[in-house]
Amino acid sequence: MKKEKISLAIVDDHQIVIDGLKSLLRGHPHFTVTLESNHPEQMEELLAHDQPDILLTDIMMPLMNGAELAKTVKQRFPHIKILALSMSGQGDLVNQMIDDSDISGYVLKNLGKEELINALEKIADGGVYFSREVLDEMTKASDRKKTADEIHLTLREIEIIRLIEKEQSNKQIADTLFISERTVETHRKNIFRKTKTSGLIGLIKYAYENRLIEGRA
Amino acid sequence: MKKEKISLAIVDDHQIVIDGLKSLLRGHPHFTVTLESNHPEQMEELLAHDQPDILLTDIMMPLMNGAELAKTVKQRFPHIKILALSMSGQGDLVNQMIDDSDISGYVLKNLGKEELINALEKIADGGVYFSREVLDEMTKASDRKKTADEIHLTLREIEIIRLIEKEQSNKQIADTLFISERTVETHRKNIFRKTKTSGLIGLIKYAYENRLIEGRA
DNA sequence: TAATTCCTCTATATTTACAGGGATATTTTT
DNA sequence: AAAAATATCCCTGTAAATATAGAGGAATTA
Repeated sequence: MKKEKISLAIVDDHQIVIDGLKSLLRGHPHFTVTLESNHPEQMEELLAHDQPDILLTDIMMPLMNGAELAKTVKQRFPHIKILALSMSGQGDLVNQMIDDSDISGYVLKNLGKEELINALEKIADGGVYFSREVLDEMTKASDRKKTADEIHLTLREIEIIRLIEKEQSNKQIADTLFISERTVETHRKNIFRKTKTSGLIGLIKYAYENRLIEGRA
Repeated sequence: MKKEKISLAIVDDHQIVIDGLKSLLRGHPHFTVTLESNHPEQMEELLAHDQPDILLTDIMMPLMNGAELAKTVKQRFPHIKILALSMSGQGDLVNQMIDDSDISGYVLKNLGKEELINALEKIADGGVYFSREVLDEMTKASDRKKTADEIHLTLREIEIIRLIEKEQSNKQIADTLFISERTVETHRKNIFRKTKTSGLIGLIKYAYENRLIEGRA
């Protein structure tokens, strides 16, 4: 632990959360909040002038999400450690951020003072901190990914699933992709086989559940 | 405006938000936070001993949501004014809470200090406060409801939609409901006409969006 | 009672989806 | 270079869905 205070930057579109975090950290001898913003883009600019030790960033934000911010920040300022804050803690997103942005930690917003301090101290020391719930979600997500990998839907097949979801008929899909209707049928057949679904509805549900389609659940 | 301080109770499963709100109110001469809890059920108990002037409650909480809390609180302690706090501000939910619980206001969590103080002062004076975004959502929601009312899906039709969603064919549905396959086809036809959808996928999406089916979005 | 809605049923024709089989060229991986 | 994966195409069927154009009885409501 260094003698100097550890400087923090906070990004969250909800000012309340920033105030809450500052309130949790108020009076603590090790930490000081030097930068804060409600807008990820603005924080990027602020970081050009002054770099904190740790960046705390929300994940779900309008315009630019926390994952994107983390990625660009890590590229431009690799020495800044990143702690992600989220409401839900979706496992796949966490894994993605670890890969893309080398984040140092991920906590949920229902954390208490002790956990926050604990996480920040570990990260400041060069360690990592992922909250219990997030770790659980991560294992679940990697399980899902494993079975998803075994299924091997090709890009073309996913493309076709998306068109099916857009209510296109086989003929329309064929026209859209400039391929024969027979080919579309073959892809469809393979999709049903791989996903172990039969019928449009089952397929659509599968697609939503496995996040092949942007939007819903 | 009264001389005495206006007492507030805060319920939110995220401690950070509570701290943030307290931080926003810190040092303000009119308001004081007398109760706080991360659990709606616990707040109900606390209210039995000490009733604040205004209850600030989150909407999206595990176990018991804010709408339920508001309802029971309003029944047992009608003099407590309620200000709902939410991330998103779904219009239909707001309307429902106004009807069920006679809430005095509804604001989003991305509100600033001024708006919060403003809302609380209006409510303390017996007025109401709904933030701009929430009002917009409310009008949208009532529009949706109006068109939804004009659509008039019959119980039988909804029943059939649910069976369709369970991946039953017309024949299976006919067997399940002890009616002719032709009848099922007629219902289907009427359903497509009423919902202005064509094709299974559009129908399923419609059903999810209009909450005809338990579960998803 | 009259009007309306709801549920039921009929019939025909056309289109689309689904299942099974097989085939070929290209790229990627090993 | 051989093996595997991918994308493309074709054929033959059956099953199912969709469009079209009705009609009658029961229950509810005005």
